[in-house]
Amino acid sequence: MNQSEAKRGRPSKDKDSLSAELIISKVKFMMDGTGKVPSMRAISKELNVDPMALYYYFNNKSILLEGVAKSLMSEIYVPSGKLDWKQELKKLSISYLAILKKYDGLLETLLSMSSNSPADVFISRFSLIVSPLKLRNDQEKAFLDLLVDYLHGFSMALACDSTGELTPDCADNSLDFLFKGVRVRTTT
Amino acid sequence: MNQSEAKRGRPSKDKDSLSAELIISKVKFMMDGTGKVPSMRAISKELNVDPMALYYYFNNKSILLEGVAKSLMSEIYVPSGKLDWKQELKKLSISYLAILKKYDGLLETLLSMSSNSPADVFISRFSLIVSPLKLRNDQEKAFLDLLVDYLHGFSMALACDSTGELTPDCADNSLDFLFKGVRVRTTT
DNA sequence: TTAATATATTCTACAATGTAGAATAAAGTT
DNA sequence: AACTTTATTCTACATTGTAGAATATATTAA
Repeated sequence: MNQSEAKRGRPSKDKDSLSAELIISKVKFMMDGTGKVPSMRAISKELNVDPMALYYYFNNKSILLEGVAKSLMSEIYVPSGKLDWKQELKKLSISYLAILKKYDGLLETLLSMSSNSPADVFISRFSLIVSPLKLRNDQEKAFLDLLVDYLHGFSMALACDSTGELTPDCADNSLDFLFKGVRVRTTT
Repeated sequence: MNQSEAKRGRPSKDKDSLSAELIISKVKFMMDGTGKVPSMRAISKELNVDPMALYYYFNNKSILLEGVAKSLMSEIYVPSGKLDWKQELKKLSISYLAILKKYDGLLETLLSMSSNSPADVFISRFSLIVSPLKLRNDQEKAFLDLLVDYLHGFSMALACDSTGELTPDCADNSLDFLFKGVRVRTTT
């Protein structure tokens, strides 16, 4: 709350009071367009609440941001199982890129998370899609790392690009190039 | 300078006085180990100078950091021309990664630079190495983007990794996987 | 030589950031 | 009714980048 116009102490019961979910959804709303993470003060202002109120729900800012990141997992493409692996992988990658573009301020948060991150969801869906290829374990791992790190790198490039020339579909060619090179182990 | 123990105004002529180069090399020295960018105050303290003195040489911090980034170009591998393209590209990539690891706080600076960045040097050396492959233009571009963005993504993962499990040579497998997939156009 | 100007520095100060710590008031429990 | 827990606001601090003004030396012009 602002200049001494707000009551201190626990507020009287209210249906739509503050909550972790409300905070997270407000942050996502505020990131829309810019993709940048707002300051704690800016968030609290949008919620008509004192900055420190946020700390009741999240111990610190990076935990709040991890909460936001976790909430994005549902936006990742779920393989249909009906398309061939290249198409599925393309769809998976594009959906992941779309998230990274929309919330690029979360990239570091994402990479720093030890588990339950969108990256983990991506990884498990990748494995699902790619399993029919019967790649050797180390080959699948190499493929996965290459793809994931490429996507992170690309979205960083997107975020840093001030010219506006770079768009998400610039990734298309590189993805095709990558997929084309994958040697499918023909079943013996 | 610190608590009012320093003379104001232009200092009397001195051989080893402040300069853009001195500032840049001090920043590089300070980044050694952590890879993190120091604050302007921290830099100025190391140089026994007032923070604002730095602004005489660089209009703002990000221009200073661009200066640091530019100075790193010389550390990028120069193709010998004696190895095959895979080995050359591997060496080029590894040297680039080593820089990114050592100075990971500069990643954003690097990606935001419009020209004369180490990334540009990387690109031109890539072209040199890869030209014998006679790839189609769009294919070479796709390859390059894939590689560069992968390297940026990987070094971001390195920087964010708190477990310490991730090391630069984890990139080896992915690079091999990538190179193996490249279809060389056999000369007609 | 002296006056004017350019150069290189320090000092003070401000706005923005994350957040620790204490005060406070309503809700829930005994 | 007293005590405890919960959810909030307020105050305050350290850190950041850097604008603006004061100042002292170096260089150039008169």
